[in-house]
Amino acid sequence: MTLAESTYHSLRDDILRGRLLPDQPLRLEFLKSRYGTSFSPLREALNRLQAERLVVNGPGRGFVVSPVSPAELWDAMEVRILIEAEALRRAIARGDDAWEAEVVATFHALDLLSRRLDGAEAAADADLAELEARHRDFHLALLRACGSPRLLDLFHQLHAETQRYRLLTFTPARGRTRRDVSREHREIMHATLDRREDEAVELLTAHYRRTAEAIHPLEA
Amino acid sequence: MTLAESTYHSLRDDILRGRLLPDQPLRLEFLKSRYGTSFSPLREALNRLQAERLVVNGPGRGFVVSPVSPAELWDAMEVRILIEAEALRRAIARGDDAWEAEVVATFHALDLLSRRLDGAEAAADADLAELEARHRDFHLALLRACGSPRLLDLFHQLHAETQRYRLLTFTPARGRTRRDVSREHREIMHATLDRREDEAVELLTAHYRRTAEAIHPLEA
DNA sequence: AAGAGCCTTGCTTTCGAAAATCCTCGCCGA
DNA sequence: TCGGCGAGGATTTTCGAAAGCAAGGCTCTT
Repeated sequence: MTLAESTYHSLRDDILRGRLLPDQPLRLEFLKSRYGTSFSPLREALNRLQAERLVVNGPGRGFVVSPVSPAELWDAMEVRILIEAEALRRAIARGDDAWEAEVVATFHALDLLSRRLDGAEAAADADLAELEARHRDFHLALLRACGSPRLLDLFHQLHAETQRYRLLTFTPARGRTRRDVSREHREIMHATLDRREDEAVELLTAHYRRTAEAIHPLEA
Repeated sequence: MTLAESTYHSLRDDILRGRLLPDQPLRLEFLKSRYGTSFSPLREALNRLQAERLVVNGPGRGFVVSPVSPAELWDAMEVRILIEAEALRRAIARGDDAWEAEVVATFHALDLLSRRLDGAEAAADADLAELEARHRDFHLALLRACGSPRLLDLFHQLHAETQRYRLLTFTPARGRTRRDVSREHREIMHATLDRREDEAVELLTAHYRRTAEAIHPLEA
């Protein structure tokens, strides 16, 4: 892997996980010492991140971690719903046996870890990261048979953006009725495998809207 | 404007207009002499273009102008329809007087030039470029009131990708029944301004599907 | 004659210094 | 006191050289 690539991944991870905060200026010297690389790979990484809307650069002002706002979150989430609803419909129409198998497999892997962590009181950072990965893999598996590389690309893109909000706000369901996310996933999976298209899309949409609402408190 | 930016625009324009052909390798030395810049700005430009899917780079093997294929075109076009249909619905729901005025204005500008060039036998290159610009501005105006920055971003993105196909194939309606594009635009505009949402979306969809069909011959 | 390994070659990727740019802050004049 | 105008400093942007890599050809061995 080239240096530029690995720097890109490190930087992206740091932004997504909130180790670099929104609006934080990304001075080249700072990044240089932080990641132990030179200007060129950094520049390349920052450019790629800019294309993903994770950093912005005002002209002449250098790069800055993208700001967050409720409006941005809702925009991203609604577009995400648009994209995933379409992709899910197509996957349901075209998915074969291998696709069904992958959906079941990724759901199971997610469910397993989810229950295990629910049992323990405090989860390690690495476990949470793994949970995030399995969550993403499940949602990706649902859509994978859609047949459109572009829709899958947009899934990755929007997933990253919304994940940043999720990891940033970190509101562990205080007060409000605790969601049974596992059950939501299971229902989506069943509707999908039974090819109940409209119902599956509705469940998926509700799933994401609820996620956005759970995050919303960040405007406080 | 920085050197990287202007190099980016030149390169993008050359790819969109077909002065750099699909699958053509983009050797750094070649680009260096062509645009009179050094490695760094080139690298930056190529990275941005890669994010827009206009160039690809196999690992280690340098950059290449993105290949074209009927499948790619259809994928891009169907996603484009998805995005623009949603944006148009939102614009129709939210658009104000200023929006309507812009729609009318951009349509008029497009129609004017379109008729003028239809009269003349052969159009200059600059005229065709201006026509493309006004065409884009009209479609953009339709959507502008949608309220979602992301949707508008995706419009720009997908517009560029599909435009490349349009300019690349260059099949001036030989044989097949000539389209009355101006009329299609007018009908879309009227349905939109009258807030006939479903009809407007249908017309827009048909407009794009017809465009894709007109381009399709590139698989020959 | 076929296969394996080494070298050459062309290109990319990385580097750190030099040039350009932009922002800040202090000074001057109104 | 306020606004405009540089000078200085910090930061980005650009450059060309050097290092790194991968592919293809060549030779040497079997």
